Amino acid sequence: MALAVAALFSWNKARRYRRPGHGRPHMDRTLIKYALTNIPAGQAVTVAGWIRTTRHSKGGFSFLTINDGSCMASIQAVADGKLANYADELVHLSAGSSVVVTGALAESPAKGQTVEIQASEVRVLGASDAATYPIQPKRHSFEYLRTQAHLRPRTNTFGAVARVRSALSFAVHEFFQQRGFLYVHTPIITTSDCEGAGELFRVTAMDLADLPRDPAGNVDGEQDFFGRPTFLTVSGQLEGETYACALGNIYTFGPTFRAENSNTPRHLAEFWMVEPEMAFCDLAGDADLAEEFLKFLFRVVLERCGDDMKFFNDRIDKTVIETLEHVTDSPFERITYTEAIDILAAADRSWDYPPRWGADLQTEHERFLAEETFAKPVVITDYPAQIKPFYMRLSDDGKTAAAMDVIVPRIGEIIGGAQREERLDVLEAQMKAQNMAPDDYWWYLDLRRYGTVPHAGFGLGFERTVQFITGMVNIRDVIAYPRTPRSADF
RNA sequence: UCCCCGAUAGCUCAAUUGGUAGAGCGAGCGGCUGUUAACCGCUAGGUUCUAGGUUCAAGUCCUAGUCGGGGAGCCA
Repeated sequence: MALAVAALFSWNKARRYRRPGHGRPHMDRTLIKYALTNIPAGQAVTVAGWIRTTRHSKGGFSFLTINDGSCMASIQAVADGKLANYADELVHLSAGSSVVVTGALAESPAKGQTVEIQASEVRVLGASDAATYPIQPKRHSFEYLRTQAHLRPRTNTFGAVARVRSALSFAVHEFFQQRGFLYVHTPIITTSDCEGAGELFRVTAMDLADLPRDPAGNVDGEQDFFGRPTFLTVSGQLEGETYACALGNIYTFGPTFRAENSNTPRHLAEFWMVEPEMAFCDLAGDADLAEEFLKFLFRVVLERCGDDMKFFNDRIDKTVIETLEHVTDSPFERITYTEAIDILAAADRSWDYPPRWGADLQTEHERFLAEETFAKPVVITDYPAQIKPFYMRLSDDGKTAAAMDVIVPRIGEIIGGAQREERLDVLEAQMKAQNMAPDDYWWYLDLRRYGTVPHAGFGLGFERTVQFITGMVNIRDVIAYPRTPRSADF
C-alpha cells in the first residue's frame, strides 16, 4: 500500500513537471529561459545549471551567474552570507561548478538583468577547480576550444550553435512533413563503390592483421561479413530514388561519409545531409523546392532563435541577420552554366583560372557570382554533361545535363542536385561512358525498366547551412565532434 | 594531396641584428564594491611543439617531422 501511494505521488509529480517550462520529472526545476521571461517577480523558483562567473562581495554576499543551456542568457542569483553553506562552500564556487538554486524571483536593482534570484538555498552538486577548468571566463580561440570539444558547449558560442542546429533539424522535418514528403532511412552501409561522389570508407569485420586472400593474392572481400566489399555511404540518393519512384516525394536526413583528404573550413569526413527526391518532377521544380526549403529554414531561425541570432550578429558576423532577411525576401537568382561563363568572361577582373565552357566552375568563380554579381544565393543549372555524374539527365542539346547547384555567399556550394536520367538506354550509355558496370546497378536500372518517371532531387549540406546562418567560419565548429583527416578525437 | 603561414606561462600574444623569458587575461591571497568584460595591490606559474644541425651563444638561423590556421583541389 505504501508503495502504491508513493508511486501515485511520483506519478503526479512527474506529470506536473512535464508542463512546458519544467525540466526532467525527477528534479523540480524551472528552465532559465522561462524563469527570465514567463514567471512573475515574487514567485519562488528552482533553477539548476553551471556557474559561468562569480563575484564574491566581502560585504557578505555573492553573485552567481548560472546558465543551463536552455537559452543564451544566464540568470543571476544573489547568495546571502547568512546561508548555512556560505563560508564553507559558496565563497569558493567558481566557473564550471554545478548548482541548484532555490529562491524568490526579484526585480533586479542593478543593470544587466531585469530579474534575479534571491537565493534561499544554493546546493552545490559538483565543484569545479578554477585552476584547472579548461573553460576560463574569458575569450578563447575556436582552435583551442576544439581541443575541449566536450566542454565547449558550455560557452556562449557553442551553446548557440547547438540550439540553432537543433531548431534547424526540427525545421527540416517540419518543412517536408508539411508537404507530404515521407522520411526514408537509407542505409549507412552500402555496397556500391562508384557512385561518383567521393572516396569511401571501407567497412569490414575482417582481421586486418590476417586478411583472407584469394588465389591471386588479393584481399578476398567474399570472406568479409557481408560476403562482399562494403563501405560507408557517400549519399542516400540512389536508394532515395527507389522510394520516390514508389511513394512520390521522400527525403532523407542522416550522416554521410567521405574519405576525401579535404582540409578546408567547408569539409568534414562525417557530415549530415538532407536529400529530398521527387517523382514526377523536373529540374525547375527541383530548383523551386530548393529555394523554398532554404527560405523556410532561414525564416525559422530568425523567428525562433532570436537571442542566439543576435549573438551571432553581434559577435561572429555583423551581417548574418541582414543577409538572412534579405535572402528570405527576394527571389534567388537563376542562371544557366553557360550564362555564368559569359558573365565571368565579361567581368572586369583577372582570374587564376580563366572561365572556359566545359570546365567546372572554380571557387573564385562561384564566389564572384554569389558575392559580387548578385550578392545572394544563385541557382546555376545545365552544366556540361561531361563534368557531371552519370545519373544526371542528359538534355536535348546533347551537351548539358539537367544539373543544379545552389551557391551562397561566403560558403559556396550548399546544394547540389539534378533531374535524374529516367531513360534506360541513355542511362546505360552514360554509365558505360564513365567505365561503370551497369550490372552492378541492376536495381537502380530497374526503376527505368518498370514504370520509369521523370524525377529530381538534391542534397543539402546541413553543416554548411548552419555555417551560412550563424556566420561561423569553420565547419568544425558547427558540429559537436568534427571528424576530419587525422582528427577523430572524443 | 599541393602552396603559404604559424607553434613561447592555464589561455591570448610580445621578445630589436642571434646575447639573462615578458605583458594582458585567468588562478591564489589581500583590499574594496548591488556586482555583472567589475576594480586596486601582491604572489605563483616556462624543457619556447619534437628530433637533429650551425654557433662562443638559438625562442630567434638551417633540415626533417608532428600539430594548427589560411588558400587550392575534391565536394555538400
